[in-house]
Amino acid sequence: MKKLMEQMAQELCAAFEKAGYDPAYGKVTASNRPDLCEFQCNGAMAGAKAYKKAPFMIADDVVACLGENSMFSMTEVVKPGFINLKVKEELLADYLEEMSADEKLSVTAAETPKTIIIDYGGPNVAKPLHVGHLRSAIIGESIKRIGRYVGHKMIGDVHLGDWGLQMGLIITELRHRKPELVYFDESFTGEYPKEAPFTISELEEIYPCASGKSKSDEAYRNEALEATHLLQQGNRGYMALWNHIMQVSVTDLKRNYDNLNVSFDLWKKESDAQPYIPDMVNMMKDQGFAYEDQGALVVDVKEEQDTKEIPPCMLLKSDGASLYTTTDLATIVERVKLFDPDEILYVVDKRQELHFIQVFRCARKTGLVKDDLKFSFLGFGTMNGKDGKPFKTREGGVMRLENLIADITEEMYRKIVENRSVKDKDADETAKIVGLSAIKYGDLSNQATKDYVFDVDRFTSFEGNTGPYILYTIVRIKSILNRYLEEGGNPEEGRILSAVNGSEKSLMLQLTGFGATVESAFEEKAPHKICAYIYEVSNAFNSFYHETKILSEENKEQKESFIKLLGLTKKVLETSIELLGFSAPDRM
RNA sequence: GUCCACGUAGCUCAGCUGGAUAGAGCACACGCCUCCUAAGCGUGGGGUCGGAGGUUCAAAUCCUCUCGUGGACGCCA
Repeated sequence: MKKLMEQMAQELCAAFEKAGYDPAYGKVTASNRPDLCEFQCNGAMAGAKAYKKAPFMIADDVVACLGENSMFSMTEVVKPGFINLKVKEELLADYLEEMSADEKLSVTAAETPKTIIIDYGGPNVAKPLHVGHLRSAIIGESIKRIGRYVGHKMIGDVHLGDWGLQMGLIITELRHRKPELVYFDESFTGEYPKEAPFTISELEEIYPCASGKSKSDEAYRNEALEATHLLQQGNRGYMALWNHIMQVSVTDLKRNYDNLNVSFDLWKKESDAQPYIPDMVNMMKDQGFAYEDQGALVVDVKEEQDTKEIPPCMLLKSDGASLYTTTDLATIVERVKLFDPDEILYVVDKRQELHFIQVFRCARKTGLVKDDLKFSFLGFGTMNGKDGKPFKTREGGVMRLENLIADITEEMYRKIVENRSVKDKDADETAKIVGLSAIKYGDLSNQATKDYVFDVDRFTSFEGNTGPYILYTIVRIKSILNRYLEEGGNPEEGRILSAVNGSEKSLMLQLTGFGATVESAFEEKAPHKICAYIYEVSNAFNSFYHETKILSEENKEQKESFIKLLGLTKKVLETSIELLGFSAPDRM
């Protein structure tokens, strides 16, 4: 369906043209002066220079050409050259009626659906998820959902880190602790045990231990580097160990991501790219892209217009082992082969930007991808504590994601129990749902690219621009709708009528913005726009709620109209939080 | 050192493809439950948009310089 703002723009464009001006000036936006108008067009001012005419004269011409039968109940030219507009009441009501019936709530599906691979999550196996993994998961999941909603084929890939030095470190540490394991016996040719020689908690303890040792002990580090290389070469025993690590670790990761309401279509990993590496490297050598420099194999990626030195892209270390860059490039080869994507989007820490510039340039230069494949990099900022420094536990260590979620859920549970008479068995489940909304909304309501302060007290405080506030609004609506059902009403009956008061009018106007908000949130990869939008919708709804008696309304048609408007508001809010990656309870 | 990002109310953040009086929340002060969830609503105080120039009819928004903060800069990922 055509959005209200587009319909209005269409009329304005026609009027501009009729008056002898470029129709491109007919763009209509929501008003920034709600006291004066509902919508506005600033095209007359933009065109003043081109036509060497005072803006208000152009505006006057345009308004004159709008004619009597326009969509507007008011058209007014103000001061320098604003065209202020108000929509006809019935038109607004009819539009919302149409929107209620529209499955996509006025969002226009992309004309040419694209296949977009979105690389997010990015945990390393054998390491517990910590707060550093939170943003990638939350933001990536949201963008994936938004993309799907606007009609694209979004393929989410967790892209596990399973092929770097951390694996060598774990293997080395295991070797030191249990040298008797068959995996370290070079002469062993039989079947390796099915059972892993460690549990997830042991695994989680081994890595930091090994990592610590490698920093102070050079011999140990060299051993780990060697183990990494051997693994990459396919050493039998090490591969068997790697299999165990993967199994134990992935099970645990899935459980954690489930708790976050985050899911992936693909559980690919760096090692999956391994088979593509030799051919890729050979191709780059044969075609003269790759050359040896200081013992390493590199590809130059600097360009003339660079304002800074872009170091070459390193394919192989001097010891022959592959790197992050290598697997990322080979992963691109694999993705092109398996999915032929139009776009690959990386949702990773912004500090990795240079790395991705190198990878993207290298992939293009060496012809790994077709020219029209788009590489996108969404680099997110750091999650800081209240002190403005990277988020830590009270003891100063890295906060595990599980613990963070548990802390928030616990705090939420406490508040729910003290606030309201929700039955105990519900309170537990509700605390989880509301807690997740607090975490996700707290993150997503900030611009992804900026650092942000994760303030537990603020996020769990339920007041203001928070997830719980949005959920509370939805719960209120659900509660009214339930009562309406109980008294025998049918929420599908009736039509949305013109607004009866100012707050209903502003709610109606707010609702018309849903489609444009979602579309621009996708275009700009900016979930925070959806947060800002639903916060405004919630405010508008709560004002309306206070001013208007809904269930005690005596006029049947008017009551049905209110109920339908509530239904639409609920749909808009629920769809929005679904796009953000969380949901609302029935009560709270 | 070079390059990049950011700097908006006491605090946390929107607004930035230039447009009317720079918006929210928290905190602070006050008012509103015989009525659909008061986890709510309403009212109020609080800003030289880091600073200085420039472009423009119009700059928080674009350009230059400057100060401050954070980050990246070949064998980690």
